[in-house]
Amino acid sequence: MSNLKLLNNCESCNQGWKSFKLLTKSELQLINENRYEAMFKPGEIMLKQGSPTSSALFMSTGMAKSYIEGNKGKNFIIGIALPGKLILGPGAYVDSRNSYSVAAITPVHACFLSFDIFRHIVRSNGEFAESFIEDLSSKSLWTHNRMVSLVQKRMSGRLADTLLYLSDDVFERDEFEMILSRQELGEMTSMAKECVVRILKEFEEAGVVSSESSRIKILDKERLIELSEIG
Amino acid sequence: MSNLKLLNNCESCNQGWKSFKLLTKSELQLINENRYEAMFKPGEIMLKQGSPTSSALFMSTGMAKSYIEGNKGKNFIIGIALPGKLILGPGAYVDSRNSYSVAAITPVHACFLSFDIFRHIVRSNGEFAESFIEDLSSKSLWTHNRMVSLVQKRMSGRLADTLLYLSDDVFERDEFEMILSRQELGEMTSMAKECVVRILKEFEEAGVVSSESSRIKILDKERLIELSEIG
DNA sequence: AAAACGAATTGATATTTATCAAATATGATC
DNA sequence: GATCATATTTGATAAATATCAATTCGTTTT
Repeated sequence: MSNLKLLNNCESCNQGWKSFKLLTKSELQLINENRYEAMFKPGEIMLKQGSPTSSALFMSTGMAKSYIEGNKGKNFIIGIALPGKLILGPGAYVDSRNSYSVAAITPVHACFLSFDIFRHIVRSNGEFAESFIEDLSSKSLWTHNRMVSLVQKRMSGRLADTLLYLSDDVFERDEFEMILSRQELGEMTSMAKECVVRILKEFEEAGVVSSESSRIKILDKERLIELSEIG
Repeated sequence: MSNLKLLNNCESCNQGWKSFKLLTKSELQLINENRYEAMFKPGEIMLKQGSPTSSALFMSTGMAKSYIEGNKGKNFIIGIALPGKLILGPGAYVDSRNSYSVAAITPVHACFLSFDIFRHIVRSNGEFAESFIEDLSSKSLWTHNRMVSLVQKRMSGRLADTLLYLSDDVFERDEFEMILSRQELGEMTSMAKECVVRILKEFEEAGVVSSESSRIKILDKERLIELSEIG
C-alpha cells in the first residue's frame, strides 16, 4: 500500500460525500488537513474489525467489500462499499471499535479522515449532523430489509435480491463484472458456495440471467424481481 | 386506548430518555408542550409500519414488541421496546415512514413526541444530536450482531441468544415471565413455532432452563452461553 | 507447453428445518 | 364448572439446505 498524496484537497475531489457540501470552508479545510490518502490492491484489508475507529473512510475510486467476521471464521458480507459513500461503522459511536472489516476488491484509492475532527464537526454543524443521521438511517433501513430477506426467503429469493442489489445499486446496469466469487456470494446470501452455483444455474436455465466467464447479464429483470418476491 | 394527560411534564418523568438531560429548559419545554400521552392495552398497535413518522415514541411503563411485517404476512420481531428508550425507526430520516410496527405486550403508558420538534432540536443542539447518533449507532450494532446470529447459527444457538437477550437486556434477571408466545419466539429467532417447542424442551431436559407455565428460569447460564457460542 | 493451484461445478448423501395433522393443555367467558 | 377458542405439544413426514468427494475449468507459474 503506497501513500502518496494524489489529490490536492477535498474541495476539488469530485467523489466527495454529498454531506460535505454542507460544511463551511474552514470545516472542509480542517478535514482536508487531517486526511491520509492511500491505495489498496485487490484483497488488501482497508479496515479491520475490532481495531480502533480512529478514522472515517472515503473511497475515491474502486470497490470494496464490507464484511463481519462472525462465528468460527465464517464471514458475512454486508455489502459493497463504493466511491462517494461514507465508511464509518456504528462502533465509532459505541465502543470506538470498527464493527466490521473492509477489504478492497478492485484497486482502491481512498482517504482516511480523522474521526475526532469528523465528530467535532458533527457537534457544531447541525445540518451536517442531520445529513450524517440520514446516512446512518438509510444504512439501518437497508440492514433491516436485508435481515428480513435473509430470514424469510429461500435461497433463490435471497440470491435474486443480491443480483438485484449488484445490478441496481452497485453497477447501475444490467450487465456487469461478477466481482464476488461463488464463495463470497454465499457469504452475502447465507448459502453454501455449491448452492450458489446450483441456483445460479437454475436462473441461467430459466433464461433469467446469462453468465460468460466472470460477466453476468440480467436477461429478464421482471422475472428476477418476481423471484425475489416469491422468496 | 384512553388519552388522559397523566404526567405533568417531561421534567418530572423519571423514565425519560437519558439524552433528554442534554436539553435546555426551553427545549425540554417545547418537547413537553407538544407531546401526546396514551395508554395501550396488550395487543394494541402503537405504531404501524408504513404510516407517516409524525412522532417519536417514549414508553414510561410496559413492554412492547417491535416487528417488521415481512413477506407474505410473516413477521420478524426486532426486539422488545422498553421504558426510557427512544422508539423512532430509521425511516423517519429517509422516507418519513415508520419502518416497523410496535405493539404493546403488557399494558403500556407512552408519550408521542412531535418529530418535527425533535428534528429541530437535533439540528440546533449538537450534544443532543451526538447522543441521538450514539443511540442510532448502538441499535445498528445490535442489528448487525442479530443478523450474524440469525445467519450463521443453528436453531439452538439462535434460541439461546434470544433467551440471553431476554434475561440480560430485557428483564435483567435469570427468572422471568415469558412474554412472547412460541409463535413470537419463532418470529424472533427465525424458527417454526414447533421447533421452538422442541429446542426449548431439549434445553429443559439438559437442565439449562426450567419453565413452569409461562415463567422461565435460566438454571445454567454458563451452558446457555456455550450453546450460543457453539451456534 | 507442462505443472500446479485454486475456483467452479457436479453428483451423492447427510443434516437441518419446516410442515402437516392430531392430541393435549390453558385460559377466558358465560 | 361447562364450553369455547387458542396456544402448546407431539409424532410423522417432507422440503430445504449443507457437506463431502470427485472432477473440470481457468490462470498463473515454471
